[in-house]
Amino acid sequence: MPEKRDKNGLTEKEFLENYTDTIYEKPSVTVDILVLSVDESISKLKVLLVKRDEHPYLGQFALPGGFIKPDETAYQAAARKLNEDTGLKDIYLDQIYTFTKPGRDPRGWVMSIAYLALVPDPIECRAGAGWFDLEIEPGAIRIAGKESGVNMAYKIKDETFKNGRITYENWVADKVSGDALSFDHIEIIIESILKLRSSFEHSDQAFNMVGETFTLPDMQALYELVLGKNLYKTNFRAMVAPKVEATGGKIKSRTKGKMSAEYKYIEK
Amino acid sequence: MPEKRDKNGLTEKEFLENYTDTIYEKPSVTVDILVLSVDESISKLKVLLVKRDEHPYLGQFALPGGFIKPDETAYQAAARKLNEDTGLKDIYLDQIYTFTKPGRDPRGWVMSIAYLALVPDPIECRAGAGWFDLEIEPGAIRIAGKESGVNMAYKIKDETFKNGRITYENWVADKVSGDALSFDHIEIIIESILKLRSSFEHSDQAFNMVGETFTLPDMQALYELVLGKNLYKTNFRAMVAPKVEATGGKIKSRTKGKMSAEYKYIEK
DNA sequence: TAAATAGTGTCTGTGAGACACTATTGG
DNA sequence: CCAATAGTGTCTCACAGACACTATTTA
Repeated sequence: MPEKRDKNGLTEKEFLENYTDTIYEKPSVTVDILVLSVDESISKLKVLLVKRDEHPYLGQFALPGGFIKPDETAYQAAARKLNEDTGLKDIYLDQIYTFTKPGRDPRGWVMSIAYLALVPDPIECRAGAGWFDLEIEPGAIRIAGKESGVNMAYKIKDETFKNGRITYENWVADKVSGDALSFDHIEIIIESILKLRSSFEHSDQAFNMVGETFTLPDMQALYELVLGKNLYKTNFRAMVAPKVEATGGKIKSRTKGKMSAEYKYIEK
Repeated sequence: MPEKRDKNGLTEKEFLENYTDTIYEKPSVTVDILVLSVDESISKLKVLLVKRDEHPYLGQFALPGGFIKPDETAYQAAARKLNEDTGLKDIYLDQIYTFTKPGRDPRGWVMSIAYLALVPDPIECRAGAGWFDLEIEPGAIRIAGKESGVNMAYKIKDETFKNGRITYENWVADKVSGDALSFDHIEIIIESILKLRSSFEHSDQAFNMVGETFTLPDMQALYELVLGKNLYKTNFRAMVAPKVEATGGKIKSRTKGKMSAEYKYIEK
């Protein structure tokens, strides 16, 4: 097979040797990670935020994240950042969406690939990072930190977008408080929560948010917290039955004060 | 409120005026679009490919795509590219996944945001672009073009990835033919097909692949083609019933030679 | 001992899966 | 006229929704 030559008479090897990618303007690309956990009594979702020590949004809170390096995938960048901020490894990480709107970052043209991470406990993390209460209810999202005294509230409204013959439902957030998240990070949270809710019941993601063993009342509390609705005990137990196995022991639930059967996740 | 100053004593305005984003190396970012349609008799999926007239992969086929411009979103870039290649507007477009593996593009550090587009007919498109048969069966994907004589075949195997306590199932493609797609575009096709199949039944995406009116036998053929399995007539009709409305007319199905009731999509 | 929680039994409706059947029509 | 296709009826089964009930236990 004769070597192919392009309109300038170059072979592929010659082309690549002379290739320069500076003709097109290039964006910066970051990863941002929504790290979710639950509090001790499984009554509130927790989200990991970092306080920005640089402009822009100096002093405001933001999702952990950072620039991707040329020798790593976005996934690896997210895992690295998560490890740097929390010390956690081998965590459930899911690519959610890539945000590209011009103007979303005042520094210039910056895209962000958003990841969702689920971790078992709000463990101690590096200075400057902290866990915040995340409350999601119909029509509103609130993010509050006890120590920092920060209180962020967003009104959520459903908006409908038409595209050809397809109708999209989207949530749009409006700030209704003094404090606010940096950049478009509230949008990342909304997108991630919507995606999490739609897949949570039919996946095993929940088990990443508890320890090795757990009780069914605790597990149910977790599902109810993430899904934002109450479940019937019988139906819930029927649903998780094929995924779990009794260890034979009895432990105290995190939620309530009574002993109940200890279960563990069945790895498939 | 006194203006916040960072550790260099700069206000946000001063910081941004002096900000330069050239400290970090930046990737190029493209969009690639998997444009799917069906043939006249709804017996084969069709995919739009363009013949590359530049290195790398000169002369090979690739998904349509291109670099994102600084003043547009990735969605707008995908819609623009699709319009340039096919003339179509207001088309269903869905962000699938962002591919970031180092080395996926021999020109250097190039990420790609993949979009899926569903269009009603394999309409005439610009020179250099053409519609190919796309056959997906358990264990294999084949892409073939009559005029071009191109025949691409990939063996698909299931691979299992473990991540924490979560197990991922993924398809991995191995080329088993002389011809091949450019870059990692076979991976984009696989990801998109998987996502399409998982959402197709419970969304209204199918209606983007037919005209204003259609018959139920045709619609069922389309569902069977995309999902890759046969459906029971009764169950299928019960499922689409709330989404469609009889016009009262009778037209010929595209699939078979008998008249049947004409339906249209109910816009909600 | 009483209120609260763990755990089970079971009735219902819905929707998918699976066939069987009748009606219609194009060749 | 008959083979193929359009269209309908209905049985089953799995599963989620919804309560009711018993057993146990901690405060």
